[in-house]
Amino acid sequence: MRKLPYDDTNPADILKYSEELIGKTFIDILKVEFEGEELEKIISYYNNPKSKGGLGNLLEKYYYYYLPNSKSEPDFLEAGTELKVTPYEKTKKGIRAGERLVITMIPNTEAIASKFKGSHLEKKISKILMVWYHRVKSQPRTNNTIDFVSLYDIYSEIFEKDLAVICDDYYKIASKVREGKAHELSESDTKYLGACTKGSTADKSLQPQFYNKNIPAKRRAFSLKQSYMTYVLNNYVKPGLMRYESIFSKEELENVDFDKQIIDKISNYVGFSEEYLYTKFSLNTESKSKQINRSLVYRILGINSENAEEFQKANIVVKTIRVKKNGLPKESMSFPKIEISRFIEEDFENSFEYTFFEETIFLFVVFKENEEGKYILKGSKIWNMPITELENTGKLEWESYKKKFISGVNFEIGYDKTGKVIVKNDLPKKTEHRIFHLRPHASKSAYVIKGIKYGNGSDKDMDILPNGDKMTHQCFWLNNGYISDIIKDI
DNA sequence: GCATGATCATGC
DNA sequence: GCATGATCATGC
Repeated sequence: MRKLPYDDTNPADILKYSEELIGKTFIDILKVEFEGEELEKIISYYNNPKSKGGLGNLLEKYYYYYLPNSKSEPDFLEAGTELKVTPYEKTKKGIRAGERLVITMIPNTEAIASKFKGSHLEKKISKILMVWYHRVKSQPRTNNTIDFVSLYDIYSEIFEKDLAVICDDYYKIASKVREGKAHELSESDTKYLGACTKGSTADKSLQPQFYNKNIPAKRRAFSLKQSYMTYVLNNYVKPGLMRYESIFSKEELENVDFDKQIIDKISNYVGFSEEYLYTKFSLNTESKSKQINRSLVYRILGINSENAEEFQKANIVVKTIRVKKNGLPKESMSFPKIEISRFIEEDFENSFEYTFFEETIFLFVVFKENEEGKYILKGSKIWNMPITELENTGKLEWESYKKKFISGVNFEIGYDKTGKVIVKNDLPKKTEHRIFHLRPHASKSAYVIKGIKYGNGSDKDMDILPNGDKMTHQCFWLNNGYISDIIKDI
C-alpha cells in the first residue's frame, strides 16, 4: 500500500491537502494516474451516467487513495471526517448549491435512535470535508472544475446555532419513524435537516417499515437541504455575494421552538390595521406596491431586506393573505409560471410542482377585513403540504392538466364592453379542483390560435402548445377555498 | 359575490 | 427586461 500524501488522522491536514484541488478539473486528477487509451477509458467511465462511480468515488480512489471502509463509518475514520463532493451552480442572482447533501440512509430494518446525540447520523455529519465543483450541465461531468474546499464542523462556534435546529429536525424525523409514520415523511416537515427520497425513480419503490409492518414507505435519507447548502456556500465558503440578516439570536434558537418564535414575533402586532403598521414600521403608506405586506412581515421579524438567514436555510417562503369578512381569502395564490413543453414531458413524482410542494415550507400571514373594510393583522402559521394530500388529490389534479394539454386545448374568443379581447379556454377550472388550478400569469395576454394573433402582449407573454398554438403563460394557483381551510385556525 | 382571465408594481 | 408576488376587473 502506498504512503498517503497527507495525514489522514488530522482534519486540518486533510483540508490543507484538499486545497490543492482548487482550480483543477476531474480530468486533471485522472491525468496524474493515467495516460493514453487508459485515460480515455476511465474518463468515459466517470462520464457515463449509468456507472455507479460518482465524482466522489473518483477523488476517493485517485486523489485521497483511501480504501473504502464500511459505509457506517466516516470516510477518514481516524479524523472522524466525511468526504462530500458536491456541485454548485451560477445563476443570474449569484451562486447556489446544486443539490441537497445526502448524509446517510434513515434505517428501515432496525431501530432508530430518538436523539441526535449518539445517533449514527451524528458520526456522519459532525465533520464534513466539502469539495465544491462548478457544475455546468452542458459539459461532461469530468470537465467540471473544483472551485472551493471547506471543512464543515457542526461543533464549531459558527455552526453552533444551526446545531440546535438540526437536533430538533432529527428528533422530528426520528419520532415520525418510531410512530410508524415513515410513509408520511416529507422534506418540508423539518428545517435544515431533511428526510429526502433516495434513489433513482425506479428505486423509489416502497419498503416495509421497521416500526409499522402494515404500511410500506419510500426509502429516505437524512440530508442537509439544498437551501441550507446554498446558505453555507454563500456565507462560509464564498462569502460576500449574498447578504443575509438573521431573525434569531443563538440563544433564541437554542431555547424555544423555531415555529413558535416566528408566530410569537408576529403575534405581538395582531389586532392592528395595515395602515397603523405601515406607519409604525416606516413603510411608505402611499405605496401601491402589491408586496407591501411582505415587507411589513419582514420588518416585524426584525429585518430590513427580504433575505432572512433562517428562511433561506429552511426554505421558508412568506405568503401574505387578505381574507374577506366572510372568511374566504380574496385571491387564490400564484406561483411561478410553468413551461408547457416541460410540463407535459414530466411525471408527477419528478415534476417541478411535486418537488416544490414537497420541499417548501410556507409562512402564511393573514390580514382580515373588519366591519369598516380595513384589513387587520390576524396572525400567522407555518405550513407544509401533507405528503399524502400531494400524492393523492394533488397528483390527480396535476395529471388532469397534463392530459388536457396533450389532448388539446380549445379556445373561445370574445370581447368585453371596452373592446378588449378575452380568450377563454377549456382547461379544468378551479371549481373542478380542490387544491390547485391553472390560470394566466404574464404581463399581458397574448395568444396565437390557428395562426391568428390575439391580445396585446408579445412573444414573451406566450407559451407554446403541442399543436403549435400559443397561449398566455400559465401558472399553478392554490385555490383560495383550500387556503381558507388551512388558515381557519389562525 | 364569485370565477376566470388580465394585469400591475417591484427588485434584481 | 424579466421573474415574482399579488391584485384588479368584468361577466355571469
